[in-house]
Amino acid sequence: MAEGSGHPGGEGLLFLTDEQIRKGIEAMFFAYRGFTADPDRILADKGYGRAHHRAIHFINRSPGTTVNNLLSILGVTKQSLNRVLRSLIEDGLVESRVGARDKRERKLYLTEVGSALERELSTAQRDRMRAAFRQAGPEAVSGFRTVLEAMMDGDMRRHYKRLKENG
Amino acid sequence: MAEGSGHPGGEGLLFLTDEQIRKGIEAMFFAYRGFTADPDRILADKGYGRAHHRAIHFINRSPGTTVNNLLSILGVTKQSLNRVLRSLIEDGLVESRVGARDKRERKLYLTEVGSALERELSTAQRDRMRAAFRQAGPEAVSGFRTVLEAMMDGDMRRHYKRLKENG
DNA sequence: TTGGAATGTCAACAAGGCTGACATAAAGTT
DNA sequence: AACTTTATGTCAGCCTTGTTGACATTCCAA
Repeated sequence: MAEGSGHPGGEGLLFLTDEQIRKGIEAMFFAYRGFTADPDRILADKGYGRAHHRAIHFINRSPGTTVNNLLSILGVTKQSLNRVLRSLIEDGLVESRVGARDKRERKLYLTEVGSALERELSTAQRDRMRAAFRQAGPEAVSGFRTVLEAMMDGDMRRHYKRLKENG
Repeated sequence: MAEGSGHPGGEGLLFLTDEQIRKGIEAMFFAYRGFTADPDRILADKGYGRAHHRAIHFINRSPGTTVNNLLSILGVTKQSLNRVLRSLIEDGLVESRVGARDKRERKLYLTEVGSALERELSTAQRDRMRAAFRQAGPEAVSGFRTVLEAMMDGDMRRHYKRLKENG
């Protein structure tokens, strides 16, 4: 008996049909748009993009982090990140200090101005997330995080868990 | 007593602390990368990008859909979508037929070749989603979808629900 | 001390968003 | 019939953000 995709065992596996999976895929697509919509609007006003938000978020999260570390979290090339960092540094939102131990490293910190933008962005994003969480309830939130974690690539899951613990 | 953000009532609202919300935000970020990783690899090999995937997905989902309808689902400009559609039509993955009732409309369909790519892409993406669902279990999946739906913008939620029902 | 590895910067290119202007055909309205 | 609106396509040009290649600096180990 070939158990073709879309034809679950018959017990309680209805959530694994192709149709259910497809709904999950589309939910992910539409929800991600909502997830980024508010910060995107704020950033556009100031001439920044989503990449700047990501950099600001993770620098705020781990002050003094190196470019290399940020690179592996963001999963982009160093050249791409560098462009973003350069503009943030020029505009006085991020400070780059030469590493004390290893002078090749640049330690990254948000300035007061950078912190202010970070708060503005994360407030907008958190408000939406909080509303969604409140509406969905604690059990749904737990399931939400469980599924997302299972969906991550190994590398990303490591970063996620490290941040989660150090939080 | 000001009840600052991050200081919930004290009962069962622990899931609404800033820290919990932040975890949700980071989970969303890392998971979306995993979500797109497999199709991205396949597309890159063939000289296409994520935009082509989105078009292919929704044309497959609603064969005969019009350009205008696709525009409102994808939330991009017609110039941007047109660039993508033009290459898909030139390459013989999508067919554009003049509307029968309203001859201004172009009805979009996947060709056999387009369908084959669609299956290749959705198989990869579904496999990952299915693995995540299986690992997380049915209750988590239900919570996952509940939270995502609450996170969507109104317009997107309408599209999502319409597709969900017509599925 | 010297050569390789690690770290970061600069330059140039491509994908895929965007706006604005304009063309065409069909449909709807007066 | 004349006019307006709608649906679509196209050209030109801009921006962000990804890419690769070349290069400078610094560290470390042979």
